This record gives sequence, structure tokens and C-alpha cells, in this order.
Amino acid sequence: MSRVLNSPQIVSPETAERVRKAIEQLGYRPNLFAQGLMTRKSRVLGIALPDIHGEFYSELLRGADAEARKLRYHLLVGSEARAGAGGGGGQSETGNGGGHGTGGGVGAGPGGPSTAEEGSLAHAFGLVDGLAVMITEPNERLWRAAVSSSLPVVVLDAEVDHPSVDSVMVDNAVGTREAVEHLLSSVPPGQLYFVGGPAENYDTKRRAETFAEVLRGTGAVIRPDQIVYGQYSVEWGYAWAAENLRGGKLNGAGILTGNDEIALGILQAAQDADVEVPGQLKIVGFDDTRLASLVRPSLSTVRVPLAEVGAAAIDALVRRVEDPTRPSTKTRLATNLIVRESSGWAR
Amino acid sequence: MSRVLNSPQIVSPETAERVRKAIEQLGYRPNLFAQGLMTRKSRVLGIALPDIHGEFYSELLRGADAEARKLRYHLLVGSEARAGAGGGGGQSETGNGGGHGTGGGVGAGPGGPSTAEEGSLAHAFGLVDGLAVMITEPNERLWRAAVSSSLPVVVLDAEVDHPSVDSVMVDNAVGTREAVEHLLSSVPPGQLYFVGGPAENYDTKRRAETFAEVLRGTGAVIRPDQIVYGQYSVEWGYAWAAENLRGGKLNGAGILTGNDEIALGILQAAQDADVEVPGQLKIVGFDDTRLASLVRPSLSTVRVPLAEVGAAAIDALVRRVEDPTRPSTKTRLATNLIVRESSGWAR
DNA sequence: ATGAAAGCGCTAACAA
DNA sequence: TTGTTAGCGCTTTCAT
Repeated sequence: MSRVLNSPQIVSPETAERVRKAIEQLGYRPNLFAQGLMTRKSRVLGIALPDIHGEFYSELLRGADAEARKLRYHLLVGSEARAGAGGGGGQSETGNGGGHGTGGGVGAGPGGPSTAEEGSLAHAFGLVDGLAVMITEPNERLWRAAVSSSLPVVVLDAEVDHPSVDSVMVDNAVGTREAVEHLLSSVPPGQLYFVGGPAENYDTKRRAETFAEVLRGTGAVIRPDQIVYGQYSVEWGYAWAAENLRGGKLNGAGILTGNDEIALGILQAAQDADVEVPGQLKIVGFDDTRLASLVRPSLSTVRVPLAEVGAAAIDALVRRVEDPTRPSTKTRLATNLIVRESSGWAR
Repeated sequence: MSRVLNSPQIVSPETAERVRKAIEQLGYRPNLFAQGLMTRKSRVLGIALPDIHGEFYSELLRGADAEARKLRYHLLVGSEARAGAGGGGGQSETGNGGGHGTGGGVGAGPGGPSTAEEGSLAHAFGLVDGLAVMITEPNERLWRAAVSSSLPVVVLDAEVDHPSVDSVMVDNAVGTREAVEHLLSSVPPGQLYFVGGPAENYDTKRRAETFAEVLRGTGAVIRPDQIVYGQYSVEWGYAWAAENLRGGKLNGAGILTGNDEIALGILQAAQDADVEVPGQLKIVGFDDTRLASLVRPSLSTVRVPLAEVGAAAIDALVRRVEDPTRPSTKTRLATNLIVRESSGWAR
């Protein structure tokens, strides 16, 4: 009987024992499909990321997975990478063009349109109890699919204002501010640069804004070349630096980048051009991926609690799954500057 | 009607159209639980890794995910990390002790014993069509769970000899041989070292064996200190090198490591001790993770086609799911040496 | 406290 | 070609 497993307290001890023994004997396993058919629950959560690869998403996923396991849920992953036409920006390391990415990843909710090639989690929609979806840049389709879904949804990264959708974001401002002020302590405002990822990327955008804000706070006027956009890739960082290192333009400069990869590219270009870091050029990355602490000189960077972001998303999602009436929450996790060799210490 | 969706060819065009319109109108979505209850299929595959974190597993997972999507399946991930008592060795980057890891990760098949804290995928067993499980070191429980499962199973990394279990492995021998011979071209046999990961780890073991074999092929007698085991971590590599760099013992030596992380640790120790790489010390890593090409000097390494391994696993699994009678296959993917700066070129 | 039966939404087999 | 029905294995309700 299912009573033994689900409500052990209302069944007599001896019956329970008898049943339990039979279960053991027969190697009985409840059929999860039948169970799901009745209860409408699977204890499986979907997580849709722009990409699955690299330190960034790997760490996020790890945090999400750990939290899910703690709450006794499972994770069904779905990366949008290579899904639709032109992948999204995200923090992809491959640095493949900056297409505005209409790429799917989540099917439309009931009532919405649905094509055969809807995208990653469309098919699995019906199997999961909820969905965590990361939206790193404007993506109308993904967005509408997310908010109009009948499933509990938590959105990562994008600004959300929907009564039934939870969101988890990173507070870029604090860390960015710390980083810029840190750089300003040894570099004049006119020598400070922000080398970002894709201009559409929400995080890059916010970081650039705070960068500009802090700089303007010093009374400085910002030149257009001080804030530039590209890709979240080593190659972009290297290319930008190689270009701008010429003529000693960057001598004595300070650079904040959109992520650690870009910073590493710049670091390598500097090394190849025999420019001393941090002596002649100071660099601060973003995210604090493992890379940052492993390269030499080690990379100063703004730490983003990636694992916590993943965990918070799962946490919010599970809460909502288990209590759908609960008001939506916005979680915002702090960032903070970590000073290492590339921006400060003498070696 | 379900006939329209499942066997469109046996239904008249106008009926099909009528039904399709109704489906659209009502926003109808087939219930996957009911569907699964009948068909016993979910198009979801479980993948159990020792850990989910770091370049190594990230890349493997990415390959698996890409292949799954191509075959129109979904991936349910389950890392064993922190599952049972003492995590397994695997290629975890955290370098937490080398416990022999009885850690669960997969529940026992029907008939087997099952405790409440069975591990990661136990609960989801009933939802997936098949299971890819990576076994990186002897683990009786995981092993028995895998082979005795009623589900289609493909084992990664471990040697398997079971008629119904497919396996995907890496052919460590070729790459290792290439690496050792490459090092032998500039370093005498007595100056060659293999600094491995955990001694129990299958890959490390095989690599050590081939290392020894090639060395013996030169007629040399191998000292015990030439082959050592530790963790798959930067810290272990650094510690070993820091220890052995003293007294110039490693001057003119060549080192092959169990993975890139260890190699990086050694590289850093060498740099901190002002030992020139590759001038005074040559280093070859293993895996060819992104790390290897990003550090300076760039790391020579034996490339392991991680993404292909993941893809091959999913491929084999899907084949078996869709044809359970098919004989089991063993896939073995080649490795090959990639020479970069740390073992060869002058900078 | 326990047995019996309805029904979740689908597919497959059987009628028409 | 199409309509009808049994039944997948569970949970839940209703009788007992």
C-alpha cells in the first residue's frame, strides 16, 4: 500500500512492517510516472543556461546542484548553446560573434505559439516542477516564455518585475565601485578603462554604468574610448590590449574588465609587449573564477558568488514550488573586490 | 487524438488539420507523466559524475549535453560530490583528501538494498531512460549499482566487462607514450618523473604504467621517487615541486603529470623558485583543459577529448535505449601530445 | 485502521 | 480511416 510510504503514522505498526517486508522482498519501486501523473510533482527542476561551459557556468551549476540535492531535488540541465540561430552572449568563452541571439531554450507556455524546434527545455517542460532560467541579455522570446509559463520560474541575471516570477541577481554596483576606487588610488581618471563583454549583456552594462558613475564622481569627463565593449573572451581582451598598447597609450593605465577572461587576455598582451603588470599597467578582472587566482601575476578581480547565485535560484524555486501562493522575491547577492597582484602588490 | 501526433501518416489530412487546430486553440500539451506511464520512456538520460565542477567535468558535460540535444534527449545531472561519506577522487579540483570514496551516486537496481540516503540519482532512477555513470576509481557500490541496474547503463572511465553495459574510455597509452618519448628526447630517463593524481584513480594508474613501461624500454631502472601519487590539484603539484626543487634535484628534469592542474602547480613552484621552464625544467600536463593554453609559459599537455568522451557516452546510451538487444560496445578515444612552451620551445 | 474503487491523461488494441 | 475502450501504477476518497 502507498499508505505505508506516504503516511506511515496512520497505519498500524505490524501492518507497516508486513508491507515493508514485502516491498523489500519484491524489490518494489514506486513508478515515478504514475506518481507524477497523480501528484503533478517530479522533484525535478529545470535549469536553462546560455551555455554550460567554462568556469563561470560550471560554478553556477555546481552551486545549484548542491542546493538541489540538499533539498532533495534533481536538476535537468538545458543550455541554449547552439540551440536556435545565433547563440546568446552570456559568458560564453568561445567568443563567437555577438549576435543578438533569439536562440530558444524554453518553450512557450500553454497558449503561446510553439514550433517543433522550440528549444532546449520545451519538451521537458512537463516533467519539471519548476524552471530556473538565466537571461543575460535582451531576449524577447525567452523572456515571454519564462514569465508566461504556468510553471514556477526564477530568472537569473535579468531584471524582473512580475508578481509570480522570482529573480536572483548580482549586485554589480558595490564590487565595481570598490574596484574603480581601488584603481583610482593609483591611476588618474583619464587613464582608467572599462573593457567589457557584449554591450547588450546586462552585467556588462551595469558594470559599465557604475564605472562611468564613479569616474564622473571625480569630476572627470569620460572619453568614448574609455568604455568599450566586445566579447567575454581572452581573445577580445588580447586584441583590444594589443591594439591599445601600441604607442605606450596604456602606460600607467588601469583597466577594469567585464570578466576574468578578458582580463587574462589583456594580461597576456601586456606580457607579450613587455609591459609590466602591475608596474606599468594595473588590471582588475570580474567574477573571480579559478583562473584569476591561478595565473601569474595573480589577477585582482571582483568576486561574484557564482555558486551562491545558483544555490539561491534553486532555493527560491523550491520555495515557490512548495508554496505557489508565496509572493515573489528578488535576491541580490553582493560582489566585492579581491586585490591580488595584477593591480597592487609589487611582485 | 494522439494519432495525429504519433502516427501522422495514418490519419487523413483534413482530420489532422482539424485536430492540430484544436491543439493550438486549447494550448494542449501532452502530459509527459501519462505518456511515460504508458511508453516507459521519458527521453531523459541521467548522467552521474564524481563532481560537476572545473574544466574537466564541465567540458565532459558540455559534450554530453550537445550530443543529447542533437538526439533530442535531456540530461539529468547528478554529481556524487558530497553525496556519501568522503567524496571520490575523480578529477576534483578541490584537492580534498584522497578518501577511497564509497560515496553513492546511483541507487541499487530493483532487488538490491536501498537506504534512504541512497545517493544522487536513486530517486530519479525511475524517470530516466538510461544512465551514464563515470567511475574513476574502485567503488564497489557504484559499480554494482551500475551493472545490476535494469536500466541501460554506460560506464565512463572504468574498465567494464559486462554483456549489457557499454563503456567509454580514454586510451591513455598513446598520449602518455608520446609525452614520455617527447621528454626523453631532451631529458635522460633517470631525470624523468611522473607526478600523478590519486593512486587509486584508473587514469592515473594507467598513465603511470605506460610511463614506467616506456622508461623501462630505454633500459633504465626506475627509482621509486620517479613515480608519485597525490591529488588532482594545483596544491599537490606545488607542494611536490616545492619539496623536490630544493637542492637542485629537479634541475634538467622532465615531468609528466596526472592532469593539468598538477602541472600548473609545479609550474608555479618552479617560477617561485626561479627555475626556468622549459630551460631548466620541462613539464607536460594531461587533459588539455583550457588552463593549459592560457597560462604562461603555455603548458604542453596530452589532449584528452573530453567533450567527445561525453558525446560518445550519450551516443552509446541512446543506441542501447533505442535497441536494448544490441551487443554492448567499448569505445576508446585516442589521446595525443600537444607540445607547447613548457616542454619545448625556447621562449 | 484497512479494503475497495475511481480516475489522473495517455497509448494501444480492438471495433466499426 | 476513425471512434471506443482497457489499462499503465499510482493517490485519494469513500466504505467498511
